[in-house]
Amino acid sequence: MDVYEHLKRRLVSGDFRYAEKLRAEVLRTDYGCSASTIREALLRLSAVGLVDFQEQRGFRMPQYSRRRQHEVTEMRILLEQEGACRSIRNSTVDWEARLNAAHHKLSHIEKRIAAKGPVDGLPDLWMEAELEFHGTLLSGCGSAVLIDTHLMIYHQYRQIKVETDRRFVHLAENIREHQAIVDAALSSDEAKMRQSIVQHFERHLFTKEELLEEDAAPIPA
Amino acid sequence: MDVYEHLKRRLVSGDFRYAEKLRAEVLRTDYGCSASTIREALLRLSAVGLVDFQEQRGFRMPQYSRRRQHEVTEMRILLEQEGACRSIRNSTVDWEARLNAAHHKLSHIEKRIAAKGPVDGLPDLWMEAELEFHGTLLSGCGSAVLIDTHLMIYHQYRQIKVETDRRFVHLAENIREHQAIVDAALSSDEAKMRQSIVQHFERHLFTKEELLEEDAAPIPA
DNA sequence: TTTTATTGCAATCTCGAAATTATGGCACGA
DNA sequence: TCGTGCCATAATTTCGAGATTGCAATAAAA
Repeated sequence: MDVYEHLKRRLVSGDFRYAEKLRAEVLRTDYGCSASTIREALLRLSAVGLVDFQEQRGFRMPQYSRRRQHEVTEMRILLEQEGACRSIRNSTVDWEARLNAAHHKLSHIEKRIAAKGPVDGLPDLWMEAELEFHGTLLSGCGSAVLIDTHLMIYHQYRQIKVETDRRFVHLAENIREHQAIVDAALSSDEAKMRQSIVQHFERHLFTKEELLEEDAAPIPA
Repeated sequence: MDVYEHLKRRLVSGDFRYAEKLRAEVLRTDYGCSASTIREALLRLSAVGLVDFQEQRGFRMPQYSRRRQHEVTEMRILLEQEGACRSIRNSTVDWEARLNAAHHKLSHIEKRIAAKGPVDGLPDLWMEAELEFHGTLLSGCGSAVLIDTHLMIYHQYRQIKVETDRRFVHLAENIREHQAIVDAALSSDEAKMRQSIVQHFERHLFTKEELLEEDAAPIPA
């Protein structure tokens, strides 16, 4: 079993609470291996921002903060706008087809959740389909560096937003917004694409006042 | 001694040749520690893109490629444009002062190199001052995530361009371009800032033909 | 009561050896 | 000559113990 990949999955799936301590000696019981192997995976995860690491003080799930959510969301907007617009510029029929397919799968799952609620393995399927959709959006941009950087930020975003996303509070809006992104892609309209991406994310940004409020007194969720 | 920081420094300073194998058992002799400690540092460095890591095949200095240089340069343009323009929007007198100071230090070193050549510890001083200048440019942007992401890409860029940068082939242009960036900052001109940043980097981009040429037959330097 | 020291325990980090896996040379057969 | 399989060697990865450091509870002092 690949400890690194599995721990990464758990870190972005809400298996750990914010700021929870991650002890290698404890986690080793979940996997049949030594603490050093866990430590190795945690070190790598800390380098990509999914784990907080302090020398001589061990590993932690990152603390939640409005500011961080705001900044990571801004970064997603920047990277996805850039990647999607480049994909449009290189537009191939293959890319349009794959984006359509990814969107079809995603909206199918979202509609089932809208009907039945987040039962069965639907949340996990949704997470996978959502990543595939946004990944496909950038897949035609022609830059592996942009794709890798986006993937890193995407996982950080997912980690911050697990709790709310898993409750699917904005499901209806999400469906509309994903549709708008696909429309922009199929009509090769860069301005509309930029706008659709902002609209998809702006609800997760905070106002200056909300951020300052947090600086005065830390906010739990 | 901090193995991680020191190895990072060596990786972006041309101490290793492109694609050179990095054996923990060998490197341990440079530092007075065990191979595991080296391995730990290399794993973390691989997570931020400064070391190539393949399971069961060890660590390597990354291979040089035109495409990668092109993509990392594009990413620096994107991130520095965004960061610098945000700094302008938040513009404080403190930021302008610090940018001026960083530029003064940098241009002083560049002029000494122009006169005497890359002697003494001048290249190391230049590397430090160049990072400080570009770091200061983004320091007023208000986003730690943007700053961290830029820093990661900056080091990747440095690693790719060490060999040519250490020969200071474009010194005169660099001095002019840095000045243009400072001018744009002091006049709070976002359009001019975006333009100055592109001009600072475009020489390190490749044409489509040059990139396709490489795909056909790998290019050494 | 508040602050500062001390001490024992638990967590973290380092290490070298053992186990696992890749690599290159050589023999063999096509 | 070229390809294939096997073996010896070298490299990588895992492991648990020992050394180091942080943490919290208690005691001492102000």
